[in-house]
Amino acid sequence: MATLYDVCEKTGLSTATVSRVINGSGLVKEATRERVHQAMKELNYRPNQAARKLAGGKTDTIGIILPLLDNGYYVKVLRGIDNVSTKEKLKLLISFYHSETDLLDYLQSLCREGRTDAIILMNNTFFGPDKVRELAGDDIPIALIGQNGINEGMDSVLIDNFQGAYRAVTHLLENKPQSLLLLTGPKDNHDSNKRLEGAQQAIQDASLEIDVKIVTGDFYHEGGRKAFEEYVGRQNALPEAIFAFNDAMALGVLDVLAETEKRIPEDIQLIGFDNNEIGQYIGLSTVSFPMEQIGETATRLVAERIKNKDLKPSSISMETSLIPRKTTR
Amino acid sequence: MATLYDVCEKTGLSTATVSRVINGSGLVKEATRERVHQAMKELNYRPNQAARKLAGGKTDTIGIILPLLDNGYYVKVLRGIDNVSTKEKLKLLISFYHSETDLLDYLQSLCREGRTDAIILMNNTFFGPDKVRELAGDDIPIALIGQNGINEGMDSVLIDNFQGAYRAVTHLLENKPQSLLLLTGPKDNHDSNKRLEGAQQAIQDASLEIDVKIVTGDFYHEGGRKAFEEYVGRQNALPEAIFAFNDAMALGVLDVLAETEKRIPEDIQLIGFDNNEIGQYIGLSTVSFPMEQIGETATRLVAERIKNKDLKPSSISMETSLIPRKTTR
DNA sequence: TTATAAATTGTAAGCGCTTCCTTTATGATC
DNA sequence: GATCATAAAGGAAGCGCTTACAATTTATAA
Repeated sequence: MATLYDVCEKTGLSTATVSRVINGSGLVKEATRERVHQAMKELNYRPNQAARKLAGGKTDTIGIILPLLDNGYYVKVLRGIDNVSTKEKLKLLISFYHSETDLLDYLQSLCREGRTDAIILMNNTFFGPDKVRELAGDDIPIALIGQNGINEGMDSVLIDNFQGAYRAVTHLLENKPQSLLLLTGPKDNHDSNKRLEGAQQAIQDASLEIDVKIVTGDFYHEGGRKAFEEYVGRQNALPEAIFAFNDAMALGVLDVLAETEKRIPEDIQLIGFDNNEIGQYIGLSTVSFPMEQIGETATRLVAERIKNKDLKPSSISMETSLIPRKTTR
Repeated sequence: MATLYDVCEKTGLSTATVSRVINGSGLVKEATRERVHQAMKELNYRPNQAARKLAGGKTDTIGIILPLLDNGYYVKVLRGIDNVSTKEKLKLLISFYHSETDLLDYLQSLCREGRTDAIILMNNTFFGPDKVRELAGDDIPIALIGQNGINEGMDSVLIDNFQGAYRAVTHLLENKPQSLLLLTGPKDNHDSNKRLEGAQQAIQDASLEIDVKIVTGDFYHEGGRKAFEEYVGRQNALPEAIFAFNDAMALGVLDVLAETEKRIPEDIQLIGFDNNEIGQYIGLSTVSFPMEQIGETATRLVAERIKNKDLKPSSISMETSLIPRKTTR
């Protein structure tokens, strides 16, 4: 494969000059620049990335670490990341983590092996900010998406779970239902807990006489169905309004409701969270957050930081929006 | 950040020896190996990837080039790729292409910049095998998934569209409908054409008196709906059996059928192709191909090839399976 | 013991670039 | 036409590794 030297030979120039035109450094005569470009094209030459990096250059690559793509959610974020990385001519080195061990390994390997110029870490629930910094070393900027987003010294993009849940519940309470069920995610889940806070605040602010029950789910369809089924079995009554903390569980609730003679939304209102594809299809009311924008923002953040290491890290919170559809009034 | 020299200094060994233990070359005394490992751990040392590559090593990275993740299909393939790349300790450099220009650029950049040890190229409909080889150069193995899979000299994983369509139609014809509609993909689409061949073969083999119509769709929900709607308008009659060449279009057909008093599957049978998430949810009969396995297979292929450049390229065809659900009898 | 093979470690070149520091070419000024 | 600033190009070191090849140590056998 052609190297810089081949280009030098072909043009009779030195490596310094050729390198300058590759990097667009400007201190080259126009005619020379063209001569070099011509030679590069003829040789089908592309600069070797490893050599560039080693000689003190950049990798033009950002590392993305995210959980396994088990729902459309991450795909959308990825699309956002792709949108801006394409513009910025950045390559994507993507690692999907399945466990804490994986995450640790990926973080170290992306950060300390000189593979990337920056990292976007998504939904890390395993390590605190200090640990992340320690693992990553200090040479490489990191942007966080979601979860552990609250921390100094790192860029982060957060989802406003509180506000989203607040809106969902407020919407549900507009018709003054007598009873409300909150179907949460796992107990130690950060998103879930924030949503719970938002929901509770909305209930309080509505100052209604209402019977609120909380049932713990697991963010999965099946789990949501079971949790709701059991709840209904125990209570022997259906709530008039249900806020499932994500759409997957809302779908589970719907399964149970389908075996009932209750009408939706006339008798029972249901809202989810996530705006997933199936919910969209069947007309589930939900709360959506701008996944694609989140990816874009995070990528923009690191792209800026690569260009200017001294920039102050910033924390950006993304607003959610209510999407009322057929399962609420 | 710690370098090899730091490890040398700490252990009093030469770079050669330390490098040997890093690469597990075996010709090092056990005690020495441990000493080195210890030092590496203490220094939190990781070998610089660029330097390794430059010195003649591997990148431990494979490049993945695939269309924008606009459906669950690619995500599953990606999961398969992840499954085996994780095992093989390979990193993933992923590029999503939006156009022919993108694809060309990604191919060149992944292949000629020394960023990866191998490439997996998915659903390339733009370049023929020769062009791909030319763009990639000869130093790097490429595996193809789908579409242009038929070519010598490159590993490829193909989907047996013919057989899948054959099965779908055969299933549809079991109840001897009087009329059958084939809702195809775009006219120049390889997958679609193969499916059409399979469908036609199945019709022929069934040797029934049947009225077969072909309508061209675009593989999208909306497009499928429209194409079907127009067809129905023209014909002023509904076919008794419909094979939509993918699930998205089948969903579109379903939309139209919903405004009709016909019962499914009693009056009209419908089958799709893809086994997508929504179809799964609503009980659409379909043909599924093992996406995850396809990704795994392709990755295994390139992983083997990296280890042994002389292996003969192989072309593997993956079978589809019929998934009868509620929209067929 | 001593020669000889095998195991272990070291030396140094070089992978393909970038960049600092010089050198040389080109103009501008008086 | 000589002087000096500026633009353009070249020389060479060095980034952090791997790997021939060479040197040394250790084990084995006669």
